[in-house]
Amino acid sequence: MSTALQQGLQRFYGYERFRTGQEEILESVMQNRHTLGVLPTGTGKSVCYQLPAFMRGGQVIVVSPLLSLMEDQVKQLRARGFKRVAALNSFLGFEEKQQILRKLQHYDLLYVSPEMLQNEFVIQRLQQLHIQLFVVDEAHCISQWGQEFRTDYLRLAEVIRTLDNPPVLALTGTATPEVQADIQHLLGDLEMDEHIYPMDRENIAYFVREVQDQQEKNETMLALLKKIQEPAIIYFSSRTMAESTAAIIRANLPELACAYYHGGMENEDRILIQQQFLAGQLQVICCTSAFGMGVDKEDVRLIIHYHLPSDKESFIQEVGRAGRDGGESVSVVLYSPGDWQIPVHLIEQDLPEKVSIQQLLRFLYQRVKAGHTELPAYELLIQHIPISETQWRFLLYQMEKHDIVKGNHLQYGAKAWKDFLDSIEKFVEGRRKHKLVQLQRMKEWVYTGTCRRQALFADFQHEVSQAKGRCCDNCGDTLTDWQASSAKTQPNRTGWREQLQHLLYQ
DNA sequence: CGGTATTGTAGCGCTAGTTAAGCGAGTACCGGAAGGT
Repeated sequence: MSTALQQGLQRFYGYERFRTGQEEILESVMQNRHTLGVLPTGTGKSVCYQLPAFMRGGQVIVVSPLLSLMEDQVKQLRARGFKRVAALNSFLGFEEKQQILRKLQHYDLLYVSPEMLQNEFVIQRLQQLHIQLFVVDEAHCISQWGQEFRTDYLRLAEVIRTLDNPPVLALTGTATPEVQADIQHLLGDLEMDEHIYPMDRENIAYFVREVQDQQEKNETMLALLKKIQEPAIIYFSSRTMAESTAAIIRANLPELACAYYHGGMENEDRILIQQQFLAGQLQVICCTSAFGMGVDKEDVRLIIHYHLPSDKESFIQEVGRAGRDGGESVSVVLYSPGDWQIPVHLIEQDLPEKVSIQQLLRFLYQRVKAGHTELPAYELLIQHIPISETQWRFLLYQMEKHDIVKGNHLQYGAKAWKDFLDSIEKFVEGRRKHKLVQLQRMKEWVYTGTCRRQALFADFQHEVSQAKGRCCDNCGDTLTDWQASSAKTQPNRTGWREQLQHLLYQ
């Protein structure tokens, strides 16, 4: 088995050896076992499903969270000569989509969004294929986004059943044991072979700086940025703050190329900024959590958290974007006492309030009574009930789960609705508590007096590796002499030209 | 003190014409594509 895999690796990628974990995961996949792979970030994950797609008969379906990730993959593969690859998403026009769907069996590898898998026709067509492997890429999204934000992730379990239970491969770079369990559970309680590799990095040092106000925060940030010539990412929980701080950096440190990035920007601008950062033309990115997935840059040296994420998992993920080349890197958290209000607010905002749920049910009941069993559009709903689109989708998923909604229609039953109201209120309360506990854990980490590396990973891994170089402020390390060591590695000045050319002409 | 606060996909698209609506188009498994010489 392993020689065949190695030959495949040589033939399709030109590599002699597998990277950590790849071979183990591939062997499990080739034996058609459900597999969970948690692999340190880098280029290695896609080999785990691309190789089976090239080597065996039948289709490989890859569920991917972002259009840009799908497009990148397809572009790269096509550039390397693999034509039997496609992405099925809203970039395509109706005709293009139909064309792909018509000739589905001509593709070995098909990328789709979880939302697309809710399209009945797409499912019908997929059912006619022989699916050799169903892949969920960036599988932590199931846990991180599934419950509230993108509920179609929770519907994947049903999709897998509808597709006659093909072998499933869930892949991610970071997943704590809790997230790992979540993934398996939410994919339909699958029994999976687990291949988990440690996610702590010995080359990242952790620092937390308490400041009194925003001005001090900015000063601290600018002082840190002054020390570097190499790429840095600064995370914010607010779009406007990301933008305004980018302006402050440009004004104070004109020698640094700095830009901002968040989900409210035009797609074109987002792609441009990300590519400029990857190509080394931008040193500092002020961004929200929108910046990250698909940002595969090796030499990021500094991650600053201007605001804090609402859980340790997100924090680990964001910090993990530094030092992928193994070079010494630094995470700095800046916090001032009031900062906790933001994540609390964001948590509250995701979940609907009791009153809103009651109002919604009353409104829907009146519609049913008037003979309208079909679901109202969100645009109509928002005129009567004050809920966000995210909250509406969350409730919609829950109503379907409780058989209050079937197809696009409301099913009324006095008892069923009453029971639903009770259970949904409990569920929402449970989610809220759970998220606040996660936030509390993050908070404890900030205030901890023990080794930050231990405190961050101890719950997640049996053994936390020793730091290579600096460890953390609680272990007595400082950043005063940091400039010297980081300046040793000269930035690669010619690199970006080649990279850009590669981007343009691939 | 008061403001402030994330994350993404899909939707049918085009046209004509300026604010609605009609039209064209299209997916059935079973096996070697399709473009370059």
